[in-house]
Amino acid sequence: MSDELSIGEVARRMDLKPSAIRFYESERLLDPTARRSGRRVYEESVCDRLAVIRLAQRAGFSIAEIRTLFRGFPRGATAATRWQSFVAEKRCELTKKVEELRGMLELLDFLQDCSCPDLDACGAEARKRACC
Amino acid sequence: MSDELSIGEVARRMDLKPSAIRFYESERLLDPTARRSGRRVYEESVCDRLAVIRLAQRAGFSIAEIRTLFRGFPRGATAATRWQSFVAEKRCELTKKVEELRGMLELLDFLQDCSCPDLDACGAEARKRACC
DNA sequence: GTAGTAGCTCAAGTTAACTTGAAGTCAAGG
DNA sequence: CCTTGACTTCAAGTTAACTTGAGCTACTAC
Repeated sequence: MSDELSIGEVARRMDLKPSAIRFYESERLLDPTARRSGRRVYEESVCDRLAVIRLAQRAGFSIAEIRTLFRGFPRGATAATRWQSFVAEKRCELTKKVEELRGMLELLDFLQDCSCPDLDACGAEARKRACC
Repeated sequence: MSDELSIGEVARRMDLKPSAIRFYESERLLDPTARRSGRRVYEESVCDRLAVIRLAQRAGFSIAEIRTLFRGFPRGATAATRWQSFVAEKRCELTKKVEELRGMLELLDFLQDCSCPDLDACGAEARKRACC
């Protein structure tokens, strides 16, 4: 009943390849991993971390940004402030992105309702919807 | 008052580089362009097309998918059906993506409210929010 | 006529986020 | 003892979406 997981087991659980996990470690998204006779051994908690990484990626964060998310900014007088403004900025980006997706969804709804074979067949009307 | 635009002018208006426009043409997202003494001349309408391309890209469509969007599937008995199911599938993907973005937004809201220096400082609570 | 600016093509380079391959290690099972 | 399978490192390859560079053309201005 040891709660130690091999890299393969973690990969299986999270539906990742081991190489991706090693890559995240090399990018310092994961803390340096404990080893047993050379092999990485993980605690279950690494799965939570990997889940956050996945979520952040799907939300459009780059590896570098996720590193910031986890490791924060260098400590210093204004560290908290910079952290806050990073989050605020990302929040803003995400909000904008959600709106863009809504726009595209509307366009797709339109396309699905009319039964044109393609976008050009719909002509100016679809474009108008897409552009505003 | 000619409504003919050079590639540079289109690029300037749409905030793109000329190379991107040539690339889209080579990928058949734009119809083969009229030439005058070797140079591409565009009508204003190309800007609409480029706007749709940008929107679709931001919504996560690949170049290949956008080509499908514009050019449709090969004509044939089931063309309309395949088109419909392509749009339906993409619609579904987009809806899912919007939900993911919402999840990340919630996480960021949480992070912004608590004033931790980083995600790990927030610990299990933030992760819990991120993972469900 | 010549300098400058913008365009042309085609091949090669760029970046992110991984993946793949080669060459080697380690513990367990037969 | 020897094979098997999962692991290790490190370098190089992959894909998408462009960009950049080289070498050339064509109009405009002086």
